[in-house]
Amino acid sequence: MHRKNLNYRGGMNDRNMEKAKPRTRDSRVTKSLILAAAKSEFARLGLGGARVDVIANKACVNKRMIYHYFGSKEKLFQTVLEEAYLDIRSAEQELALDHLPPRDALETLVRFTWDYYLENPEFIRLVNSENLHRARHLEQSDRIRAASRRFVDMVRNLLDRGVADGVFRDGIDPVQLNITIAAIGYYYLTNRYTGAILFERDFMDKDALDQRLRFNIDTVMRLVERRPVPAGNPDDPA
Amino acid sequence: MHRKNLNYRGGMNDRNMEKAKPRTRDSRVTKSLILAAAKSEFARLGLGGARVDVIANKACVNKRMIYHYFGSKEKLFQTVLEEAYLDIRSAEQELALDHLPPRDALETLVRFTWDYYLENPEFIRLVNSENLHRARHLEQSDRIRAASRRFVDMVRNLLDRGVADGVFRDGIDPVQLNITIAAIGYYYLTNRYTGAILFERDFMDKDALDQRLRFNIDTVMRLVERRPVPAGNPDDPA
Amino acid sequence: MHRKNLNYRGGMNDRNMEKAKPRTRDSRVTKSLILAAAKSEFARLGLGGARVDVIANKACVNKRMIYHYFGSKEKLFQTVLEEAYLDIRSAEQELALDHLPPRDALETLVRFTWDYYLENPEFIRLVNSENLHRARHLEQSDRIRAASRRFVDMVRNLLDRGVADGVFRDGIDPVQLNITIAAIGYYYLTNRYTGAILFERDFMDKDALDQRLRFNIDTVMRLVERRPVPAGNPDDPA
Amino acid sequence: MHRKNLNYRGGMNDRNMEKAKPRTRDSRVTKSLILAAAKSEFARLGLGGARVDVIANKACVNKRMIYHYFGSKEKLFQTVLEEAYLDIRSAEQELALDHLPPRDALETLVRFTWDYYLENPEFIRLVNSENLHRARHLEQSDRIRAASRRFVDMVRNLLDRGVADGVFRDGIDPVQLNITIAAIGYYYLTNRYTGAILFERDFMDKDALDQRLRFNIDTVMRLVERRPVPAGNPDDPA
DNA sequence: TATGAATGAGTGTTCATTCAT
DNA sequence: AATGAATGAACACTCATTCAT
Repeated sequence: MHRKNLNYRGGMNDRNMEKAKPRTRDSRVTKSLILAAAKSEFARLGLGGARVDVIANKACVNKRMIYHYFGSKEKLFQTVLEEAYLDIRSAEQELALDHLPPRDALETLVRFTWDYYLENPEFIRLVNSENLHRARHLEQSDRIRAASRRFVDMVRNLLDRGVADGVFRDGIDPVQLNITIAAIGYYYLTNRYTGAILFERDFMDKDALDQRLRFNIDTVMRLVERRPVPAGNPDDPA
Repeated sequence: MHRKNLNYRGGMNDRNMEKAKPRTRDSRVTKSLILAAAKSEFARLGLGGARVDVIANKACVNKRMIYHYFGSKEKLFQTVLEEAYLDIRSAEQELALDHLPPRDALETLVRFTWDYYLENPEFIRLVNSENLHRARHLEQSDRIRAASRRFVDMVRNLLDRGVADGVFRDGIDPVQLNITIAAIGYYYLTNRYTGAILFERDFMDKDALDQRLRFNIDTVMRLVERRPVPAGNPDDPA
Repeated sequence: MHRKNLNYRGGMNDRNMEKAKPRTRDSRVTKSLILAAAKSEFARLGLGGARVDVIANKACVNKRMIYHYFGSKEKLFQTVLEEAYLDIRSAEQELALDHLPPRDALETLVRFTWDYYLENPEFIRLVNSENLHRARHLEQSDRIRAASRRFVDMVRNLLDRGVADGVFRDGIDPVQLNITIAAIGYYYLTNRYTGAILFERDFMDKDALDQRLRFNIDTVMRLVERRPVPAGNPDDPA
Repeated sequence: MHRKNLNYRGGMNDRNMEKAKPRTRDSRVTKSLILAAAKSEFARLGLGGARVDVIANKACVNKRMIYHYFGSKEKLFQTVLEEAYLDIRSAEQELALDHLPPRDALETLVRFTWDYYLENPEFIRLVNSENLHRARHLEQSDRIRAASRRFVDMVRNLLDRGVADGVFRDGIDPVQLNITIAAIGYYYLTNRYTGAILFERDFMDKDALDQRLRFNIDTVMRLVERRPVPAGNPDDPA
């Protein structure tokens, strides 16, 4: 009745102003309108915080449609999450890391991960929410599992090639590496709010972002590269 | 005034036995009971998801007491969060890193961070929640800022000593290092739910935990240590 | 003061048969049912004393509908109040005082005001409540201001005509007159409870009411009429 | 997460700083402190709106004392109200109207009533509240009844003397006159908030107040004075 | 006499979801 | 396919009042 955001409407509804009757009648459009609005709201406020009414309003559809197409708020969240994961996995595949030299491929992956998080802030917020809910929704999706398997294989292959080329050291677990690559970008971004207070700096400043990316690339390259063991190296049992 | 007797509850009624009323009448105890229950609930379900009634019940206090002592759910959350941060900062100080050789000190810090996260799972969940809320609550606390400054100084000092000893390379930003140390542990643990699905392994398995800690120590040590620059190193401008 | 009426169900209805759900599904009907119930409850108990639950029950609608249509208890009160004022202002216009001789018109107005207060006891109670709240709700309504202006004009015109006819004395402020006409009726009725105790008589007795109306008409006619100034008249400076 | 508490007092309960410990230990002082605070709060917010905590705080006494001395919020209200009525009745007696000529005495009474309302704004607000509650509290007080009887007698005597002196007309009911004298002042003041909006003027402006007092004196004097009946007088049956 | 701690029953308000068309 | 109306079960928060000392 009140408080609705006045300038929402945005997006692709250049049809009839005043919300009018000739609704889309195109179920595909309706569904994707809902998904876009839901992604934005779930990212902003989490599963519990997002409001079905607000999502319907932002999507310019009747609230009932959400239930028609998705069954429940929770199933809608699940769908949003699945799409978000499929998107990043698909983008990773497009990197075609197999066609790059190992070191370049690895740096490309670190850069891509960082850039993707930066450009798709909803993604990390959705993942955060999902982990607060102990991945209860992701569990259902087999498509995600398959896509992830392909992704791990890609990194494993990259590492193997690097070892064969003599530039990477042996024995690195591709899953641990993946986790670390994600962690050093993801944590910086999700925890930038508390970080700003704790470390008294602006995490989103252009220079700060550049500096962090360089630091992360450095961290990962040093982690994998094969090199003369210096005296007192922790790898050295002596 | 009358009608009371219909559902009389006074004195020593035989029900609600199980709620184990301590009826403390000691405000210090009451406050800390509330804080403990709140910490657990906020960690479990986040600020929005936690229920004031449940907190009161778990603390065995009347709900009204929460408002008496903390003013609102949100201020209660803020207090819980502040205490949680002060706890970890205080534990870090007790490590007395200044009395250890730099490399030992750094490894100790990585281990401690990991162990603390593992043993205080509420901490990372609280921090996660707070970041979902853009650190709106932490912002108020000056005690946190002061404690954090001391912490950063400690790490800076550690790095400086390492450089002086010739074991660490120069120019490492203690804040970036701190973030990375936190990230590689924190992310592994908070995202273990989605991780379990994506990577199809049990993140909390004893061996998995040990392996991750070793991996993290390795990552950090390689990141800071001074060593001969191998050919093709990205640091090398040539 | 609180918790008193547990099973209160509104007015003097004999419990209106288990809530008799009309399930109107007609928003206009629903809204006016809510307004009617709210008017009655706000009049009975004031803004603070009225209970949203009771209003919903009396209106046979779900409590949620009140928030759907009116936003908040306070906005509902505001709407009720606005409607009440518009009602009396509209009834006054229907008196068509301009078509009556001035003295008749004035007496008609006094009678009407009295009768309206008597027949619409909610009105004066609502106005009383609103004044307890310093007219914070009425302030918003421009429709009320416009209607009031028309009303004052009507009385001013009436006085002017009386002066022109030589029956009313000159210089009477129509606003002061209005206030007095309202006051002598309104005060008698709103303060009849304390009055009954102070003056030990039944203010609502048929004869008492008639007597008061006559007294009020007399007061107003004497106040306005032009007449030979008797010796020692206060108007007389001597 | 909504509805911020209005009387929140900041931090944890480190209040009662300035509230000092050397409590009075003088029951008379304590009681009158409570009464003064209660009068102010009940006048401001009504019986339902006033808060026992706030009253205790304003009185600088422990909340428990209110119950100790007055039994309940409602009985406290009753006491406040009774005192307020006794105060005005006692002030009226001090006017010694019996020693003034009838016309002067009447004008004095009108002036006094007006001034008293103006200088004791709590009085009219308390009376208003009590009438919202149908005088349920005043009912108990016999002292009020006695004082009122004396007051009515005073006015009756005044009228009788005026009739005897030939300056007042016969047959005026002292109670009706009292009600009117009160009404034209009281209504103006209690309804000044809605009045300000309806009539678009500042009711509390110095000039407006003076003008109203003159208007009221005029109204009352014209109402009572004996004078030649003009043609067409409504009293005239012809 | 005086007090801080504690409480039960409510208050306004919200929300995901279903009904009737 | 689409919609406006309607709902029940919470939820955060409040308040007059009593307990224990």
